[in-house]
Amino acid sequence: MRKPEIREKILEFIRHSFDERGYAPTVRDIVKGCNLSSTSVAQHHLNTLEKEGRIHRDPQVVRSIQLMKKDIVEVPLLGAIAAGKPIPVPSSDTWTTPPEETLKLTADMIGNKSNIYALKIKGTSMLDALIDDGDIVVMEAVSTAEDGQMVAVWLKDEQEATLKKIYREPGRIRLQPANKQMKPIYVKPQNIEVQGKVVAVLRRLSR
Amino acid sequence: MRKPEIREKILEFIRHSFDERGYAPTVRDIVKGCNLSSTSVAQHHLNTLEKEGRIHRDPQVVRSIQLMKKDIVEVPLLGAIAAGKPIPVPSSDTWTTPPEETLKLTADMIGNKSNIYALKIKGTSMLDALIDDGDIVVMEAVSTAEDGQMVAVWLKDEQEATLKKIYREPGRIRLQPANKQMKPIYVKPQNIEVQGKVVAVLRRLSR
DNA sequence: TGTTCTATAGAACACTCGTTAAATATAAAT
DNA sequence: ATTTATATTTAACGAGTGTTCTATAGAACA
Repeated sequence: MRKPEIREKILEFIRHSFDERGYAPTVRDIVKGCNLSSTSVAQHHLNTLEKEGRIHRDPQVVRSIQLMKKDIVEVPLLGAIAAGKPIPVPSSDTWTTPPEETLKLTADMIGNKSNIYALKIKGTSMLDALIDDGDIVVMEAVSTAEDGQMVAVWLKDEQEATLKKIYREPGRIRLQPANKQMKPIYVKPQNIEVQGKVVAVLRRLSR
Repeated sequence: MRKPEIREKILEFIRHSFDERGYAPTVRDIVKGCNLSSTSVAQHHLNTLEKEGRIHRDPQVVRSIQLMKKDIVEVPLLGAIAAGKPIPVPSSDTWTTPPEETLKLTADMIGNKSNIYALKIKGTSMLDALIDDGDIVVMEAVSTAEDGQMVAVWLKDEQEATLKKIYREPGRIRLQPANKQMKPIYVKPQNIEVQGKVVAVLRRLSR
């Protein structure tokens, strides 16, 4: 008899415990809070939850339950971006090598996306996207995008990277600047390469 | 004999414990980690730290130490901003009334400032500040600002709010748009009213 | 000088904790 | 029907926990 509902209830109770009290519940707290009949029941479900990777516990340690979902995510902060050069895309070892610069973001800013990284913009080549020198652009590393989304594209002929809203039109692609006062440019489909979606833009002032 | 150093060491150890293990240490963990000679010593310093408001503990509860410094701050998210109207400044009850919309930010984004609030921009009247429709501006509610800082000012004569860098010049004040391609405007000192400093700008896309 | 406040020291108490074991119950699979 | 995997029940052990008590020591202060 699979019983996922009771484990969801336990997870919910653990979350509630962190919210209300600031720390994890004990096994016996869970017994009371979820109307279980015995510590063994709780123990059993906690072991299952740990096997499923939903929680982590340190053996023998009181109140050591940790939920695996995070409120703060650290994303790699890649180097400068310059006019006439492709936007840096993280390589496979960029995701693993830790001693790089990172940026802390609240999880609700990026939803539950993965492959997120950030770029620090140098120079004013992105002014038409309302992005200033020093701004930080949060990107999702994807190679496809839906119409209307703000994407980073590499223009092969022009050897230039740019941030625009993308619209597919018959025989051509329209790239629309975020600043609506500026006119769109049109390119041939084979001339562009989508390097990522823009998830957010961040400007820090008054430091 | 005041001994603040040892308490700083204890606080540092607690922080370290949260970072490394994800939960608070026990009294005896602290004894070992800070080379104390007895649980009573740790107990005494923990009681003092709690009196000072630096930590909080629930009596009799294992691993219930909580640091009072927060990693995530919730700031009130005030309503729209429109051309020709002053930028909303939170009133005293805005700070206390909780059931409003809030925005979660990482603490390192705003430093250790207080009186922080956020504005959701409606319309494109702030384009010269590289701020688009839908952007969120994080503000610090102050009435004075240093030269070069990005501030929200209310132009009395024009009955208009705007975001500019402020520079005091002899007999006049220069308001410089963030977009350097645009020209500054000059106003009389008695014509402007500083409503706050811009701490950060935030643009969320691809939702 | 004596008093007061803070810090340190060692020991002990009462209690809660995570864990385990053995037996049983229930559901799914073959 | 038999086997297998999952779920529940009851009970208990031993280790670790926050707390308290008493005693000592030094510094600040009047």
